[in-house]
Amino acid sequence: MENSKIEKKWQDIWEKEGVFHAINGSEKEKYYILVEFPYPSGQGLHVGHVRSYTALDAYARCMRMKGYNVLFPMGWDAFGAPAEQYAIKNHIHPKMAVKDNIKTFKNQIKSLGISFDWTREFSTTDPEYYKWTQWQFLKFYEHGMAYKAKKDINWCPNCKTGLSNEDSSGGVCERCGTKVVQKEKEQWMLRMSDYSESLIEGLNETHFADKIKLGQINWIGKSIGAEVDFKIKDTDKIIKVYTTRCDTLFGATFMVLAPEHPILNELKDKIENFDKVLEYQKFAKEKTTFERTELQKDKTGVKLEGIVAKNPVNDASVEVWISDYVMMGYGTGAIMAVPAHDERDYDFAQKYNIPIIQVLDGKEDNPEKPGLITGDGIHLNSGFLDGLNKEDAIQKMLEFLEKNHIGCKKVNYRLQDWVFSRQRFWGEPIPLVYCEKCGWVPVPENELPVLLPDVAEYEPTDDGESPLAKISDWVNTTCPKCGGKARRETDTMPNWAGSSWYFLRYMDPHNDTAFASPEALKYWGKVDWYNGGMEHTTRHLLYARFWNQFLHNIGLVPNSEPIDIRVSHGMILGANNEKMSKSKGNVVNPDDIVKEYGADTLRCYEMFIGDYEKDAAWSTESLKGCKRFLDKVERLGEKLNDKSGYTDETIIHKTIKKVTYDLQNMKYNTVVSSLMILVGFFEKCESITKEDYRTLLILLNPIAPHITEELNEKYSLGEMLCKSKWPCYDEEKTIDNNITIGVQVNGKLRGSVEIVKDEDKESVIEKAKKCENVIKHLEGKEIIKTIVVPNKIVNIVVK
RNA sequence: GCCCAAGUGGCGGAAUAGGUAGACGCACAGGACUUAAAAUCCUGCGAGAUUUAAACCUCGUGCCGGUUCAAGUCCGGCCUUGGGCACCA
Repeated sequence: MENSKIEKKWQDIWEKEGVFHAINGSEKEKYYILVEFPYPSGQGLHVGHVRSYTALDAYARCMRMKGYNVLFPMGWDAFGAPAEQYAIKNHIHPKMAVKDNIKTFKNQIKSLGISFDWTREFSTTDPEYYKWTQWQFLKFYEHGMAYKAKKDINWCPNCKTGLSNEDSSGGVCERCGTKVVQKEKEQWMLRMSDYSESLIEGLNETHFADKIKLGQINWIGKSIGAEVDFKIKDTDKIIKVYTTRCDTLFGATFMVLAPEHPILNELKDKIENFDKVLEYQKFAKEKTTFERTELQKDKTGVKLEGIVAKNPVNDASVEVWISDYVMMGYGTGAIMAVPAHDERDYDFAQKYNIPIIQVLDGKEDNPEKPGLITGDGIHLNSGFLDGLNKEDAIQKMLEFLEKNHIGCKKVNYRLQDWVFSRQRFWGEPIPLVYCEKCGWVPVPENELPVLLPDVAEYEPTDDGESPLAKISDWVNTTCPKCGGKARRETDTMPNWAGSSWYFLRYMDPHNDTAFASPEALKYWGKVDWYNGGMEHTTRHLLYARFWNQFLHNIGLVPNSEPIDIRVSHGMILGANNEKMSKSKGNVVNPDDIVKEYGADTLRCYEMFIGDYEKDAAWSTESLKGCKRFLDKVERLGEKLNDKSGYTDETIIHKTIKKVTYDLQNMKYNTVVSSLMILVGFFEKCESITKEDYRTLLILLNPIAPHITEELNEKYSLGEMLCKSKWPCYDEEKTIDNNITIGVQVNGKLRGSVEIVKDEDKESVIEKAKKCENVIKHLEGKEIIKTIVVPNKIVNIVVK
């Protein structure tokens, strides 16, 4: 059969008949299947996209046949630096580059026969869409959830833009690999840290895979500890520290402040070596976050001369130091240092000869560091804590601190507020204007969207401002409040913005009076099944949940959690087991495969390639095996007889059960293998019935939709498969009447017997004992026990 | 360092609730068809001992131990490889 011809034929029929359109408010039960929308890069579709799209397509097709109103949409996440850089390099407007890339992607996806509802397609770069991204940002602003702050940000000197911590992992820019430096900049921030607890709690309402939940929990980084006040002698000032080990307070011999701690300025006159402090501050600032955390494990610091703090439990004098191993952004930016029971404090004390007081007796962690005990133990030198273990000592200390008003229990989170500004052209403009008189003023709703100007200059400026800042016509505007002169915000949003709520827009994509109607939001509810890459299970998923929880809290969406089940797919690697890349020359282009072997073969192979959640290496040889399989399916059509019913009920029911179960559980590889077994069975039959054949075609249809529709039509087997009902199985009929079971003697397999389904125990045992080889092993032995697992196995225990 | 996941033939991988390990596919080998090749079909294919052959036997799911009539699966302790976090107090 000519693949390309029949594939095109059925793709056209599906489109013309609109069979994959989801219907808002349908009587049918809804089911929302979502696969992460792609970034339409210039390189076109990757075989990795094919894997996840086909997998979810197979599930969507199956669910439709089961009678659900399935929403399975697709769109484009097209803002962000790669599109901008592509545009700069190729001297075209990002808008045009995106348009071309989307066209290519869409054609490629269509050639695979994925059953997306294309009537709901949009791009995050469409003004009709980003209007609502801006509108939602204004909701954050109105509710005090967006604020502007001077922040030391990660700065990429090459891209000339601020980067989030996530975008600059490892101390280098994620996109260009340039070393990231620190730069102070006014940035719009979203108060995501306010949602730390709620983002942990909310996971209970989801059915994410455990590893995904865990990833989120670790990222949020909840820690339970205490805040303790240390007084500074001869002043009225206190330094608050955060600790998870308040039980070791008696061992605190010094404290450490982050170099940028604000109290330093307040104590300026008291600090005798303030010049050294300034010098150290400068030194610390020049280091990137990467150097500060990863490269510089050597402790450095400056002792504050003239400053002495008091240990609140025993009034002992405590030295005060500054060091960059304490971070301003976490806890209070200050710690109490207990060198005997914390490795970092230990290293620091060793280097600067600070006294070490042991306050608990336990197992030393490291022979090279005598006296360092960071685990549990019995407290000593600790006044009222002596003799207690860690847990009890923490409790007792907390009571003491709270009673004496010198501290309290405190929970901290590693999750920080979201830096929401980018100094870039190709992003959603932040819809605020600055007026000298009125300050920051939101752009009125009826003036949204704030459109990106059509200009030729979209390259970044050298001073780090957004390219938009150069466009004075665009920047200069009037204040919506007082009508006076005002300037637009020239920062744009990060590309995580548009993807934080796109799943809501699919529910009602053409609405121009709301981001989605309340009816549509209510009808579709949560995304039932969301698939994406493992690389997005922390950032994107967390942003999306945060965004949705906020919209829920202000009454705009019905559910606080947007997604019920989240799953992730493994990567498709090159044949050499390495990530596909042009430089390694191991890239497989899906277009070439579709052209040579057909879309169905590619789909079938990618489903068969292995465990869906694990990485798998490409093999063209294995792909050919799937082609052979589909050819066999086709040839079976020549064996049809005129009988009715099934040739063998058991194998059909068994296969229906297996395929149905496995499709729901992402075990696509065994869906294919069980169909291969069925085909192998049919091949051995003289002839098969039309019902046999049609059932095979329906079961295979989710994975190989074109060829199955074609064969169904060619042999006039019935209605179009995608409009047909998914077959049911009868549990009773999934087990054969005659079963061969193994017979063990002392747990070792010694033979097998034929039994009838559910044959009674005695009769099975009798048969087992008559087995020739079993007799040999029973000879001269005493039977102690006989175990019969119905329809499975017999084990005879002898002595 | 901490957290998570995974180790099964030559290869990708099966084994839903502890019950005949290696399904299904690839590769390979032999055979059939063919003038020949391709395609297709048939047979074999974890390791080893013994045997003319078969039957049969021993070992075998990273390593060591345990629980059990029975362990790839459960428990304890390691090793290795991926992935995530990381001076987070």
